[in-house]
Amino acid sequence: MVEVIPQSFYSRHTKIVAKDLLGSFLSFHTSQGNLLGRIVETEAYLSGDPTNHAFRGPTKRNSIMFGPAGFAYVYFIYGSHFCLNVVTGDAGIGEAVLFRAVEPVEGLDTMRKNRTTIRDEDLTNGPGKLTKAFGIDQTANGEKLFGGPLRILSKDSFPRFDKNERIITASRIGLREEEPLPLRFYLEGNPFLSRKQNGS
DNA sequence: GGAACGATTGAT
DNA sequence: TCAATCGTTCCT
Repeated sequence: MVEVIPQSFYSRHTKIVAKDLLGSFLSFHTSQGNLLGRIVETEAYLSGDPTNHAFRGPTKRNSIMFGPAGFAYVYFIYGSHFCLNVVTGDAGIGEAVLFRAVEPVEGLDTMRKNRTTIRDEDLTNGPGKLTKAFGIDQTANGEKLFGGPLRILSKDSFPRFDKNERIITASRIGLREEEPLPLRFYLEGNPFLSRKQNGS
């Protein structure tokens, strides 16, 4: 049965949340219809990590990250793209999970309309691509993900998907870090991952 | 006020 | 492999 993941889910260790989110569903009720995608790739951003937007303390952009868990942190990057995160852990520490890829499930017509790509495999296989396909922008920043137009549904919500897929751990993408950390997680072999994968 | 840069993407 | 593109952050 369809159930929304409760806020308490997100106020656990960020790495655990990032893994547990794999296989759950991103749902967005819009004027364009209902959009649904299965989460297949995430990354964790922890406190003390220089690549974390929250590393240098609260700013206008990252302030949502220092609030309670379960809310959306959306930022604009490279002058072109929006990236969607969910705030995790205890309030005040500034941790989050980035949604890097989803598998399109419902509302593909709308997603195709929102994106200019030929292959369905390319609709939502990147953090900027999935927000574009779903029509998620800055207005979602600070919105709760545990009961609103934008929400996360449990793995049990759509039983036709395999719930026993192997989770691969790998280094994160697009960062300049001296020592790459194993903080990216994805479902092994899924066709909708963001790029060629190298984890184990 | 100015400059450097980025949790990306799409084209070459 | 590389340019596009602009808001955020940090320095002066």
